[in-house]
Amino acid sequence: MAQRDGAGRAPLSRDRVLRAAVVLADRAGLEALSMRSLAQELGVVPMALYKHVANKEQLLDGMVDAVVAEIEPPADDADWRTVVRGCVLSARRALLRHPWAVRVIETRSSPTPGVLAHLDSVVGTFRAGGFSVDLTHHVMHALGSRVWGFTQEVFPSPPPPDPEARTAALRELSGRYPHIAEIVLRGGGHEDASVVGRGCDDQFEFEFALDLLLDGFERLRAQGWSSAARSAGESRAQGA
Amino acid sequence: MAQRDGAGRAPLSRDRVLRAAVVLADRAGLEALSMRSLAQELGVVPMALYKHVANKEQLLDGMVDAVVAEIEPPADDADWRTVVRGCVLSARRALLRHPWAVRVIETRSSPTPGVLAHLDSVVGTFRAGGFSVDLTHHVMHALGSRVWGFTQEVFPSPPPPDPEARTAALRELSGRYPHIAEIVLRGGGHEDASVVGRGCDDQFEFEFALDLLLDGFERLRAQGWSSAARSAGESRAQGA
DNA sequence: ATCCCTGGTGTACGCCGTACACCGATGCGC
DNA sequence: GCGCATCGGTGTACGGCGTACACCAGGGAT
Repeated sequence: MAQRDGAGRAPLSRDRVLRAAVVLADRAGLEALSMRSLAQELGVVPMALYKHVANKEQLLDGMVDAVVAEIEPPADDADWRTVVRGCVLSARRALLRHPWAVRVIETRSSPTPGVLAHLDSVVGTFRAGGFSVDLTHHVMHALGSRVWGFTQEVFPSPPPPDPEARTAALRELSGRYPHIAEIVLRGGGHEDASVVGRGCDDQFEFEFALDLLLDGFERLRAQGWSSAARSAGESRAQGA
Repeated sequence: MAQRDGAGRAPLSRDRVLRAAVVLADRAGLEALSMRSLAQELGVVPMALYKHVANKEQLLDGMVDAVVAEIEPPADDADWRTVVRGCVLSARRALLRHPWAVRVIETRSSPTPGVLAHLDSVVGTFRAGGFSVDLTHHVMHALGSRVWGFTQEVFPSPPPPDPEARTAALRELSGRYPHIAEIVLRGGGHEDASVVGRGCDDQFEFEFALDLLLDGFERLRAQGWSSAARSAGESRAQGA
Protein backbone atom coordinates (compact mmCIF):
# COMPACT_ATOMS: atom_id res chain seq x y z
CA MET A 1 0.00 0.00 0.00
CA ALA A 2 2.32 2.70 1.25
CA GLN A 3 5.34 1.41 -0.58
CA ARG A 4 6.83 3.53 -3.34
CA ASP A 5 5.25 2.66 -6.62
CA GLY A 6 7.54 1.65 -9.40
CA ALA A 7 10.93 0.20 -8.60
CA GLY A 8 11.07 0.37 -4.82
CA ARG A 9 8.81 -2.61 -4.06
CA ALA A 10 10.24 -5.65 -2.33
CA PRO A 11 10.52 -8.51 -4.81
CA LEU A 12 7.83 -11.15 -4.83
CA SER A 13 8.51 -14.74 -3.89
CA ARG A 14 6.41 -17.82 -3.41
CA ASP A 15 6.82 -17.38 0.30
CA ARG A 16 5.80 -13.74 0.33
CA VAL A 17 2.77 -14.54 -1.78
CA LEU A 18 1.70 -17.36 0.53
CA ARG A 19 2.17 -15.30 3.63
CA ALA A 20 0.20 -12.41 2.21
CA ALA A 21 -2.56 -14.78 1.19
CA VAL A 22 -2.83 -16.18 4.71
CA VAL A 23 -2.93 -12.70 6.20
CA LEU A 24 -5.57 -11.58 3.73
CA ALA A 25 -7.76 -14.63 4.35
CA ASP A 26 -7.40 -14.12 8.10
CA ARG A 27 -8.41 -10.50 7.86
CA ALA A 28 -11.04 -10.45 5.13
CA GLY A 29 -12.25 -14.02 4.92
CA LEU A 30 -11.75 -16.73 2.38
CA GLU A 31 -14.36 -15.40 -0.01
CA ALA A 32 -12.49 -12.10 -0.21
CA LEU A 33 -9.32 -13.83 -1.29
CA SER A 34 -9.00 -13.64 -5.06
CA MET A 35 -5.94 -13.56 -7.21
CA ARG A 36 -6.83 -9.98 -7.98
CA SER A 37 -7.30 -8.85 -4.37
CA LEU A 38 -4.15 -10.64 -3.32
CA ALA A 39 -2.19 -8.99 -6.10
CA GLN A 40 -3.49 -5.62 -5.08
CA GLU A 41 -2.47 -6.31 -1.51
CA LEU A 42 1.04 -6.96 -2.76
CA GLY A 43 1.03 -3.88 -4.96
CA VAL A 44 1.37 -5.92 -8.07
CA VAL A 45 -0.64 -6.84 -11.14
CA PRO A 46 -2.69 -10.08 -10.82
CA MET A 47 -0.75 -12.03 -13.41
CA ALA A 48 2.47 -11.46 -11.50
CA LEU A 49 1.35 -14.03 -8.96
CA TYR A 50 1.40 -16.74 -11.59
CA LYS A 51 5.17 -16.51 -11.73
CA HIS A 52 5.21 -17.91 -8.20
CA VAL A 53 2.19 -20.21 -7.93
CA ALA A 54 0.79 -22.28 -10.76
CA ASN A 55 -2.82 -21.36 -10.11
CA LYS A 56 -5.24 -20.65 -7.33
CA GLU A 57 -5.53 -24.27 -6.22
CA GLN A 58 -1.81 -24.41 -5.68
CA LEU A 59 -2.00 -21.16 -3.81
CA LEU A 60 -4.52 -22.74 -1.47
CA ASP A 61 -2.32 -25.82 -1.09
CA GLY A 62 0.52 -23.58 -0.05
CA MET A 63 -1.66 -21.73 2.42
CA VAL A 64 -2.69 -25.01 4.02
CA ASP A 65 0.89 -26.03 4.51
CA ALA A 66 1.69 -22.65 5.96
CA VAL A 67 -1.01 -23.19 8.57
CA VAL A 68 -0.02 -26.78 9.25
CA ALA A 69 3.53 -25.65 9.78
CA GLU A 70 2.30 -23.70 12.80
CA ILE A 71 1.38 -26.92 14.60
CA GLU A 72 3.93 -27.55 17.29
CA PRO A 73 5.84 -30.79 16.80
CA PRO A 74 5.19 -33.44 19.42
CA ALA A 75 7.39 -33.38 22.49
CA ASP A 76 8.78 -36.86 22.51
CA ASP A 77 9.37 -37.16 26.22
CA ALA A 78 5.90 -38.03 27.47
CA ASP A 79 3.47 -40.94 27.17
CA TRP A 80 1.59 -41.34 23.91
CA ARG A 81 -1.61 -39.94 25.27
CA THR A 82 -0.12 -36.68 26.43
CA VAL A 83 1.78 -36.30 23.19
CA VAL A 84 -1.21 -37.01 20.94
CA ARG A 85 -3.41 -34.80 23.01
CA GLY A 86 -0.90 -32.00 22.73
CA CYS A 87 -0.62 -32.47 18.99
CA VAL A 88 -4.34 -32.42 18.40
CA LEU A 89 -4.88 -29.39 20.58
CA SER A 90 -2.01 -27.62 18.91
CA ALA A 91 -3.56 -28.39 15.53
CA ARG A 92 -6.83 -27.08 16.79
CA ARG A 93 -5.23 -23.86 17.93
CA ALA A 94 -3.64 -23.38 14.53
CA LEU A 95 -6.94 -24.00 12.80
CA LEU A 96 -8.73 -21.59 15.11
CA ARG A 97 -6.19 -18.91 14.28
CA HIS A 98 -7.08 -19.38 10.61
CA PRO A 99 -10.76 -20.22 10.52
CA TRP A 100 -10.77 -20.58 6.74
CA ALA A 101 -8.18 -23.35 6.88
CA VAL A 102 -10.38 -26.34 7.63
CA ARG A 103 -12.68 -25.44 4.75
CA VAL A 104 -9.69 -25.21 2.44
CA ILE A 105 -8.19 -28.45 3.73
CA GLU A 106 -11.42 -30.24 3.07
CA THR A 107 -11.52 -29.14 -0.54
CA ARG A 108 -7.99 -30.36 -1.33
CA SER A 109 -8.28 -33.34 -3.63
CA SER A 110 -5.28 -34.99 -2.01
CA PRO A 111 -3.48 -34.14 1.19
CA THR A 112 -0.65 -31.65 1.02
CA PRO A 113 2.88 -32.60 2.08
CA GLY A 114 2.57 -30.64 5.28
CA VAL A 115 -0.60 -32.46 6.25
CA LEU A 116 1.04 -35.79 5.49
CA ALA A 117 4.05 -34.90 7.59
CA HIS A 118 1.84 -33.95 10.50
CA LEU A 119 -0.18 -37.16 10.26
CA ASP A 120 2.98 -39.16 10.00
CA SER A 121 4.30 -37.76 13.22
CA VAL A 122 1.07 -38.58 15.03
CA VAL A 123 1.11 -42.10 13.66
CA GLY A 124 4.66 -42.41 14.89
CA THR A 125 3.57 -41.38 18.37
CA PHE A 126 0.91 -44.09 18.50
CA ARG A 127 3.34 -46.71 17.28
CA ALA A 128 5.93 -45.70 19.83
CA GLY A 129 3.22 -45.88 22.49
CA GLY A 130 2.65 -49.55 21.88
CA PHE A 131 -0.22 -49.43 19.40
CA SER A 132 -0.19 -52.12 16.73
CA VAL A 133 -0.06 -50.99 13.10
CA ASP A 134 -3.58 -52.21 12.77
CA LEU A 135 -5.00 -50.41 15.74
CA THR A 136 -3.08 -47.27 14.88
CA HIS A 137 -4.70 -47.32 11.50
CA HIS A 138 -8.21 -47.40 12.87
CA VAL A 139 -7.47 -44.99 15.61
CA MET A 140 -6.20 -42.44 13.11
CA HIS A 141 -9.39 -42.83 11.16
CA ALA A 142 -11.42 -42.40 14.32
CA LEU A 143 -9.64 -39.16 15.09
CA GLY A 144 -9.86 -38.12 11.49
CA SER A 145 -13.42 -38.97 10.78
CA ARG A 146 -13.98 -35.62 11.64
CA VAL A 147 -12.47 -34.65 14.92
CA TRP A 148 -9.99 -33.01 12.67
CA GLY A 149 -11.39 -32.66 9.30
CA PHE A 150 -8.50 -34.25 7.59
CA THR A 151 -7.32 -37.77 7.00
CA GLN A 152 -9.37 -39.67 4.47
CA GLU A 153 -7.08 -41.01 1.79
CA VAL A 154 -3.35 -40.82 1.50
CA PHE A 155 -3.30 -41.67 -2.14
CA PRO A 156 -5.15 -39.35 -4.47
CA SER A 157 -8.09 -41.68 -4.67
CA PRO A 158 -7.00 -44.81 -6.54
CA PRO A 159 -3.28 -45.60 -6.54
CA PRO A 160 -1.74 -45.58 -10.01
CA PRO A 161 -2.82 -48.70 -11.91
CA ASP A 162 0.60 -49.17 -13.50
CA PRO A 163 2.41 -51.52 -11.06
CA GLU A 164 5.78 -49.96 -11.75
CA ALA A 165 4.54 -46.47 -11.01
CA ARG A 166 2.87 -47.81 -7.91
CA THR A 167 5.95 -49.34 -6.40
CA ALA A 168 7.80 -46.14 -7.16
CA ALA A 169 5.11 -44.16 -5.38
CA LEU A 170 5.31 -46.53 -2.43
CA ARG A 171 9.05 -46.27 -2.20
CA GLU A 172 8.75 -42.52 -2.20
CA LEU A 173 6.10 -42.74 0.47
CA SER A 174 8.08 -44.91 2.83
CA GLY A 175 11.10 -42.67 2.42
CA ARG A 176 9.24 -39.55 3.30
CA TYR A 177 6.49 -40.76 5.61
CA PRO A 178 7.63 -44.06 7.10
CA HIS A 179 4.83 -44.45 9.60
CA ILE A 180 2.11 -43.81 7.09
CA ALA A 181 3.74 -46.24 4.74
CA GLU A 182 3.71 -48.89 7.44
CA ILE A 183 -0.05 -48.60 7.62
CA VAL A 184 -0.57 -48.59 3.89
CA LEU A 185 1.58 -51.68 3.56
CA ARG A 186 0.35 -53.42 6.69
CA GLY A 187 0.43 -57.16 6.42
CA GLY A 188 -2.47 -58.12 8.63
CA GLY A 189 -5.60 -56.11 9.16
CA HIS A 190 -8.17 -56.26 6.42
CA GLU A 191 -7.85 -59.77 5.19
CA ASP A 192 -9.31 -58.75 1.84
CA ALA A 193 -6.44 -56.38 1.09
CA SER A 194 -5.33 -58.44 -1.86
CA VAL A 195 -3.74 -55.47 -3.52
CA VAL A 196 -1.17 -53.56 -1.55
CA GLY A 197 -2.18 -49.97 -0.87
CA ARG A 198 -5.71 -50.71 -1.94
CA GLY A 199 -7.20 -48.23 0.45
CA CYS A 200 -9.41 -49.34 3.27
CA ASP A 201 -12.91 -50.22 4.22
CA ASP A 202 -14.38 -46.85 4.85
CA GLN A 203 -17.58 -48.18 6.28
CA PHE A 204 -15.64 -50.21 8.83
CA GLU A 205 -13.61 -47.19 9.84
CA PHE A 206 -16.71 -45.11 10.26
CA GLU A 207 -18.44 -47.67 12.44
CA PHE A 208 -15.28 -48.19 14.45
CA ALA A 209 -15.22 -44.54 15.43
CA LEU A 210 -18.93 -44.42 15.94
CA ASP A 211 -19.00 -47.40 18.27
CA LEU A 212 -16.05 -46.09 20.18
CA LEU A 213 -18.00 -42.93 20.89
CA LEU A 214 -21.20 -44.79 21.65
CA ASP A 215 -19.37 -47.02 24.12
CA GLY A 216 -18.02 -43.93 25.78
CA PHE A 217 -21.45 -42.33 25.90
CA GLU A 218 -22.96 -45.37 27.55
CA ARG A 219 -20.27 -45.48 30.16
CA LEU A 220 -20.80 -41.85 31.06
CA ARG A 221 -24.55 -42.24 31.14
CA ALA A 222 -24.39 -45.33 33.33
CA GLN A 223 -22.20 -43.60 35.86
CA GLY A 224 -24.36 -40.48 35.98
CA TRP A 225 -21.66 -38.22 34.54
CA SER A 226 -22.15 -34.50 34.84
CA SER A 227 -20.12 -31.70 33.37
CA ALA A 228 -19.97 -29.96 36.72
CA ALA A 229 -16.89 -32.03 37.45
CA ARG A 230 -15.37 -30.94 34.16
CA SER A 231 -13.61 -34.20 33.58
CA ALA A 232 -14.29 -36.00 30.36
CA GLY A 233 -12.95 -39.50 30.74
CA GLU A 234 -13.58 -41.42 33.91
CA SER A 235 -9.89 -41.27 34.72
CA ARG A 236 -8.95 -37.90 33.25
CA ALA A 237 -8.84 -34.56 34.87
CA GLN A 238 -8.13 -31.58 32.71
CA GLY A 239 -7.53 -27.99 33.60
CA ALA A 240 -9.59 -24.94 32.67
CA MET B 1 -33.15 -31.34 -23.11
CA ALA B 2 -35.55 -33.38 -25.17
CA GLN B 3 -38.62 -31.47 -24.15
CA ARG B 4 -40.47 -29.44 -26.75
CA ASP B 5 -39.06 -25.97 -26.82
CA GLY B 6 -41.44 -23.09 -26.42
CA ALA B 7 -44.70 -23.55 -24.63
CA GLY B 8 -44.80 -27.28 -23.90
CA ARG B 9 -42.37 -27.25 -20.97
CA ALA B 10 -43.56 -28.33 -17.55
CA PRO B 11 -43.80 -25.30 -15.29
CA LEU B 12 -40.98 -24.59 -12.90
CA SER B 13 -41.40 -24.74 -9.15
CA ARG B 14 -39.09 -24.45 -6.20
CA ASP B 15 -39.28 -28.17 -5.80
CA ARG B 16 -38.49 -28.98 -9.39
CA VAL B 17 -35.55 -26.57 -9.29
CA LEU B 18 -34.18 -28.14 -6.12
CA ARG B 19 -34.57 -31.66 -7.41
CA ALA B 20 -32.88 -30.83 -10.69
CA ALA B 21 -30.04 -29.18 -8.80
CA VAL B 22 -29.48 -32.29 -6.70
CA VAL B 23 -29.49 -34.50 -9.75
CA LEU B 24 -27.09 -32.23 -11.58
CA ALA B 25 -24.69 -32.05 -8.63
CA ASP B 26 -24.84 -35.84 -8.27
CA ARG B 27 -24.07 -36.35 -11.92
CA ALA B 28 -21.63 -33.58 -12.75
CA GLY B 29 -20.22 -32.54 -9.40
CA LEU B 30 -20.71 -29.48 -7.30
CA GLU B 31 -18.33 -27.31 -9.29
CA ALA B 32 -20.40 -27.96 -12.42
CA LEU B 33 -23.53 -26.65 -10.74
CA SER B 34 -24.08 -23.03 -11.72
CA MET B 35 -27.27 -21.09 -12.04
CA ARG B 36 -26.64 -21.09 -15.76
CA SER B 37 -26.02 -24.82 -16.13
CA LEU B 38 -29.00 -25.62 -13.94
CA ALA B 39 -31.22 -23.35 -16.00
CA GLN B 40 -30.06 -25.04 -19.17
CA GLU B 41 -30.82 -28.42 -17.63
CA LEU B 42 -34.36 -27.21 -17.01
CA GLY B 43 -34.68 -25.73 -20.48
CA VAL B 44 -35.06 -22.26 -19.13
CA VAL B 45 -33.19 -18.99 -19.06
CA PRO B 46 -30.93 -18.48 -15.99
CA MET B 47 -32.90 -15.63 -14.51
CA ALA B 48 -36.04 -17.75 -14.42
CA LEU B 49 -34.60 -19.62 -11.43
CA TYR B 50 -34.64 -16.47 -9.37
CA LYS B 51 -38.42 -16.56 -9.33
CA HIS B 52 -38.16 -19.72 -7.22
CA VAL B 53 -35.00 -19.33 -5.14
CA ALA B 54 -33.66 -16.05 -3.85
CA ASN B 55 -30.07 -16.71 -4.86
CA LYS B 56 -27.53 -19.47 -5.13
CA GLU B 57 -26.95 -19.72 -1.39
CA GLN B 58 -30.63 -20.40 -0.87
CA LEU B 59 -30.54 -22.94 -3.65
CA LEU B 60 -27.78 -24.75 -1.78
CA ASP B 61 -29.77 -24.53 1.46
CA GLY B 62 -32.68 -26.19 -0.28
CA MET B 63 -30.46 -28.90 -1.70
CA VAL B 64 -29.14 -29.67 1.77
CA ASP B 65 -32.62 -30.08 3.12
CA ALA B 66 -33.52 -32.31 0.20
CA VAL B 67 -30.64 -34.59 1.11
CA VAL B 68 -31.36 -34.49 4.83
CA ALA B 69 -34.96 -35.44 4.10
CA GLU B 70 -33.65 -38.75 2.81
CA ILE B 71 -32.43 -39.71 6.28
CA GLU B 72 -34.79 -42.32 7.67
CA PRO B 73 -36.55 -41.20 10.84
CA PRO B 74 -35.58 -43.10 13.99
CA ALA B 75 -37.59 -46.22 14.75
CA ASP B 76 -38.77 -45.52 18.25
CA ASP B 77 -39.09 -49.07 19.44
CA ALA B 78 -35.50 -49.90 20.30
CA ASP B 79 -32.96 -48.81 22.88
CA TRP B 80 -31.29 -45.45 22.43
CA ARG B 81 -28.08 -46.95 21.18
CA THR B 82 -29.67 -48.89 18.36
CA VAL B 83 -31.78 -45.94 17.36
CA VAL B 84 -28.92 -43.44 17.35
CA ARG B 85 -26.71 -45.86 15.54
CA GLY B 86 -29.37 -46.36 12.90
CA CYS B 87 -29.87 -42.62 12.54
CA VAL B 88 -26.20 -41.88 12.11
CA LEU B 89 -25.69 -44.66 9.63
CA SER B 90 -28.75 -43.60 7.69
CA ALA B 91 -27.39 -40.06 7.59
CA ARG B 92 -24.11 -41.41 6.38
CA ARG B 93 -25.81 -43.33 3.60
CA ALA B 94 -27.63 -40.22 2.47
CA LEU B 95 -24.42 -38.23 2.46
CA LEU B 96 -22.64 -40.94 0.53
CA ARG B 97 -25.35 -40.86 -2.11
CA HIS B 98 -24.68 -37.14 -2.54
CA PRO B 99 -20.98 -36.67 -2.01
CA TRP B 100 -21.19 -32.92 -2.50
CA ALA B 101 -23.59 -32.56 0.41
CA VAL B 102 -21.17 -32.51 3.31
CA ARG B 103 -19.12 -29.82 1.64
CA VAL B 104 -22.25 -27.75 1.13
CA ILE B 105 -23.49 -28.34 4.66
CA GLU B 106 -20.20 -27.16 6.04
CA THR B 107 -20.37 -23.89 4.17
CA ARG B 108 -23.87 -23.00 5.42
CA SER B 109 -23.57 -20.07 7.78
CA SER B 110 -26.37 -21.43 9.94
CA PRO B 111 -28.03 -24.84 9.97
CA THR B 112 -31.00 -25.34 7.68
CA PRO B 113 -34.41 -26.32 9.09
CA GLY B 114 -34.01 -29.89 7.88
CA VAL B 115 -30.71 -30.25 9.66
CA LEU B 116 -32.19 -28.83 12.82
CA ALA B 117 -35.12 -31.22 12.64
CA HIS B 118 -32.78 -34.14 12.23
CA LEU B 119 -30.62 -33.07 15.15
CA ASP B 120 -33.68 -32.52 17.25
CA SER B 121 -34.87 -36.06 16.72
CA VAL B 122 -31.48 -37.46 17.70
CA VAL B 123 -31.43 -35.31 20.81
CA GLY B 124 -34.87 -36.62 21.62
CA THR B 125 -33.61 -40.17 21.35
CA PHE B 126 -30.80 -39.53 23.82
CA ARG B 127 -33.17 -37.85 26.25
CA ALA B 128 -35.63 -40.72 26.04
CA GLY B 129 -32.75 -43.10 26.63
CA GLY B 130 -32.02 -41.64 30.02
CA PHE B 131 -29.33 -39.08 29.15
CA SER B 132 -29.40 -35.88 31.14
CA VAL B 133 -29.82 -32.63 29.23
CA ASP B 134 -26.28 -31.83 30.12
CA LEU B 135 -24.77 -35.07 28.95
CA THR B 136 -26.91 -35.07 25.82
CA HIS B 137 -25.52 -31.69 24.97
CA HIS B 138 -21.91 -32.81 25.15
CA VAL B 139 -22.61 -36.09 23.48
CA MET B 140 -24.17 -34.32 20.52
CA HIS B 141 -21.10 -32.16 20.24
CA ALA B 142 -18.89 -35.23 20.39
CA LEU B 143 -20.79 -36.82 17.56
CA GLY B 144 -20.89 -33.57 15.70
CA SER B 145 -17.34 -32.50 16.09
CA ARG B 146 -16.97 -34.08 13.00
CA VAL B 147 -18.33 -37.58 12.91
CA TRP B 148 -21.07 -35.90 10.97
CA GLY B 149 -19.91 -32.65 9.73
CA PHE B 150 -22.76 -30.73 11.15
CA THR B 151 -23.70 -29.42 14.54
CA GLN B 152 -21.71 -26.38 15.63
CA GLU B 153 -24.13 -23.63 16.50
CA VAL B 154 -27.88 -23.55 16.48
CA PHE B 155 -28.08 -19.81 16.49
CA PRO B 156 -26.49 -18.00 13.59
CA SER B 157 -23.44 -17.17 15.61
CA PRO B 158 -24.49 -14.68 18.27
CA PRO B 159 -28.17 -14.66 19.23
CA PRO B 160 -29.93 -11.37 18.48
CA PRO B 161 -28.80 -8.75 20.99
CA ASP B 162 -32.28 -7.27 21.29
CA PRO B 163 -33.79 -9.17 24.26
CA GLU B 164 -37.29 -9.04 22.82
CA ALA B 165 -36.22 -10.52 19.50
CA ARG B 166 -34.27 -13.13 21.42
CA THR B 167 -37.17 -14.39 23.48
CA ALA B 168 -39.25 -14.52 20.30
CA ALA B 169 -36.53 -16.58 18.63
CA LEU B 170 -36.42 -18.87 21.64
CA ARG B 171 -40.18 -19.36 21.69
CA GLU B 172 -40.08 -20.24 18.03
CA LEU B 173 -37.22 -22.62 18.70
CA SER B 174 -38.94 -24.52 21.49
CA GLY B 175 -42.08 -24.81 19.42
CA ARG B 176 -40.33 -26.30 16.47
CA TYR B 177 -37.38 -28.11 18.02
CA PRO B 178 -38.26 -28.80 21.64
CA HIS B 179 -35.29 -31.01 22.41
CA ILE B 180 -32.77 -28.60 21.03
CA ALA B 181 -34.43 -25.82 22.95
CA GLU B 182 -34.08 -27.80 26.13
CA ILE B 183 -30.35 -27.87 25.65
CA VAL B 184 -30.07 -24.23 24.73
CA LEU B 185 -32.06 -23.28 27.78
CA ARG B 186 -30.55 -25.82 30.13
CA GLY B 187 -30.38 -24.66 33.73
CA GLY B 188 -27.27 -26.43 34.90
CA GLY B 189 -24.29 -27.26 32.82
CA HIS B 190 -21.92 -24.41 32.18
CA GLU B 191 -22.17 -22.43 35.32
CA ASP B 192 -20.98 -19.32 33.49
CA ALA B 193 -24.00 -19.29 31.17
CA SER B 194 -25.19 -16.02 32.60
CA VAL B 195 -27.07 -15.19 29.43
CA VAL B 196 -29.56 -17.72 28.21
CA GLY B 197 -28.69 -19.18 24.85
CA ARG B 198 -25.22 -17.78 25.10
CA GLY B 199 -23.68 -20.59 23.16
CA CYS B 200 -21.27 -22.99 24.75
CA ASP B 201 -17.68 -23.53 25.59
CA ASP B 202 -16.34 -24.86 22.34
CA GLN B 203 -12.99 -25.78 23.75
CA PHE B 204 -14.64 -27.86 26.44
CA GLU B 205 -16.77 -29.67 23.89
CA PHE B 206 -13.77 -30.40 21.76
CA GLU B 207 -11.76 -31.83 24.62
CA PHE B 208 -14.74 -33.81 25.80
CA ALA B 209 -14.94 -35.62 22.47
CA LEU B 210 -11.20 -35.94 22.23
CA ASP B 211 -10.82 -37.50 25.65
CA LEU B 212 -13.70 -39.82 25.02
CA LEU B 213 -11.87 -41.14 21.99
CA LEU B 214 -8.53 -41.28 23.75
CA ASP B 215 -10.07 -43.24 26.59
CA GLY B 216 -11.47 -45.66 24.07
CA PHE B 217 -8.12 -45.97 22.33
CA GLU B 218 -6.35 -46.75 25.53
CA ARG B 219 -8.86 -49.44 26.44
CA LEU B 220 -8.45 -51.11 23.08
CA ARG B 221 -4.70 -50.91 23.23
CA ALA B 222 -4.55 -52.31 26.74
CA GLN B 223 -6.65 -55.29 25.78
CA GLY B 224 -4.66 -56.01 22.62
CA TRP B 225 -7.57 -55.28 20.29
CA SER B 226 -7.23 -56.42 16.70
CA SER B 227 -9.52 -55.76 13.77
CA ALA B 228 -9.54 -59.43 12.88
CA ALA B 229 -12.49 -59.81 15.22
CA ARG B 230 -14.29 -56.94 13.51
CA SER B 231 -15.91 -55.66 16.62
CA ALA B 232 -15.26 -52.11 17.61
CA GLY B 233 -16.41 -51.75 21.19
CA GLU B 234 -15.44 -54.29 23.76
CA SER B 235 -19.07 -55.25 24.21
CA ARG B 236 -20.41 -54.74 20.73
CA ALA B 237 -20.67 -57.15 17.89
CA GLN B 238 -21.81 -55.72 14.62
CA GLY B 239 -22.69 -57.40 11.38
CA ALA B 240 -20.77 -56.96 8.13
C1' DA C 1 -62.67 -4.27 -20.75
C1' DT C 2 -59.38 -3.30 -17.32
C1' DC C 3 -55.83 -4.13 -14.20
C1' DC C 4 -52.52 -6.37 -11.74
C1' DC C 5 -49.87 -10.36 -10.55
C1' DT C 6 -47.15 -14.27 -11.58
C1' DG C 7 -43.45 -16.27 -13.95
C1' DG C 8 -40.38 -16.45 -17.92
C1' DT C 9 -37.06 -13.35 -20.91
C1' DG C 10 -33.07 -10.34 -22.49
C1' DT C 11 -29.59 -7.38 -21.63
C1' DA C 12 -25.95 -5.80 -19.04
C1' DC C 13 -22.58 -5.19 -15.18
C1' DG C 14 -18.81 -6.30 -12.41
C1' DC C 15 -16.35 -9.89 -10.67
C1' DC C 16 -13.58 -14.11 -11.26
C1' DG C 17 -9.39 -17.26 -12.99
C1' DT C 18 -6.07 -17.26 -16.32
C1' DA C 19 -3.97 -17.71 -21.48
C1' DC C 20 -0.85 -15.19 -24.06
C1' DA C 21 2.09 -11.71 -25.92
C1' DC C 22 5.13 -8.39 -24.37
C1' DC C 23 9.05 -5.94 -22.14
C1' DG C 24 12.79 -4.18 -19.00
C1' DA C 25 16.52 -5.68 -16.22
C1' DT C 26 19.98 -8.89 -15.09
C1' DG C 27 23.67 -12.03 -15.73
C1' DC C 28 26.65 -14.84 -18.65
C1' DG C 29 29.55 -16.62 -22.56
C1' DC C 30 32.28 -14.69 -25.96
C1' DG D 1 32.01 -4.60 -24.31
C1' DC D 2 28.31 -7.14 -26.59
C1' DG D 3 24.69 -10.13 -27.86
C1' DC D 4 21.45 -12.92 -25.93
C1' DA D 5 18.75 -15.85 -23.02
C1' DT D 6 16.23 -15.85 -18.74
C1' DC D 7 13.32 -14.21 -15.27
C1' DG D 8 9.87 -11.44 -13.12
C1' DG D 9 6.41 -8.06 -13.75
C1' DT D 10 2.80 -5.99 -17.24
C1' DG D 11 -1.39 -5.35 -20.26
C1' DT D 12 -4.89 -7.05 -22.76
C1' DA D 13 -8.42 -10.17 -23.50
C1' DC D 14 -11.63 -14.15 -23.05
C1' DG D 15 -15.08 -16.95 -21.26
C1' DG D 16 -17.76 -17.93 -17.20
C1' DC D 17 -19.89 -16.64 -13.03
C1' DG D 18 -23.96 -14.49 -9.96
C1' DT D 19 -27.47 -11.39 -10.40
C1' DA D 20 -29.82 -6.36 -10.91
C1' DC D 21 -33.19 -4.52 -13.70
C1' DA D 22 -36.43 -3.59 -17.28
C1' DC D 23 -39.56 -5.98 -19.90
C1' DC D 24 -43.47 -8.73 -21.35
C1' DA D 25 -47.13 -12.70 -22.04
C1' DG D 26 -50.97 -14.53 -20.18
C1' DG D 27 -54.51 -15.37 -16.95
C1' DG D 28 -57.68 -14.37 -13.03
C1' DA D 29 -60.28 -10.98 -10.49
C1' DT D 30 -62.94 -6.92 -10.80
